[in-house]
Amino acid sequence: MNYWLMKSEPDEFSIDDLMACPNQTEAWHGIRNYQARNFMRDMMQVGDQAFFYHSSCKVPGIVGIVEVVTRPYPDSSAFNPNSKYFDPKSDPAQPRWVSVDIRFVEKFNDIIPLSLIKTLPQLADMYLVSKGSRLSIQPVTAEQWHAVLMLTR
DNA sequence: GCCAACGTTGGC
DNA sequence: GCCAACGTTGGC
Repeated sequence: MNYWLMKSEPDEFSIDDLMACPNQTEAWHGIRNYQARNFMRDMMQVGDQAFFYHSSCKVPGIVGIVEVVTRPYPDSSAFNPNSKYFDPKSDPAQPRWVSVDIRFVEKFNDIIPLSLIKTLPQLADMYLVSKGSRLSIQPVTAEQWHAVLMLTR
């Protein structure tokens, strides 16, 4: 059982969009970074939990919790020329990119802003606040997970 | 919109 | 394998 942080631009796919999905579950498409893919492909397990993070928006921050509900499987959007995630170099016989399905667990009453996280000593080691951090899927330690949850309770 | 920090590509 | 050029991410 691992903890993660997964970024999404709310203009593209917000936690409210996830809540509105059938079974409040959706495929996590479009990971096109090898390090993020490797985390997903090699480390993610059914039952893992992740913070849902809104990026590239007015108030970036953690907005809730989701759960991984499938094993990794080939990301079909890589084979779809009409998808913005199309990758002509991904061979269907040997898929380069993977997806998992995630299910909504909880939406926090208030967003936990990145600006707040940056001020907290107990979260100073989060990958999210490390210099040059760009990964859209990041591991979170149990200590960090619980420290964040403390802010919501 | 700016730009720092990364990641990827491709010539050599 | 090096590295310059280019592309992307994402906070501000």
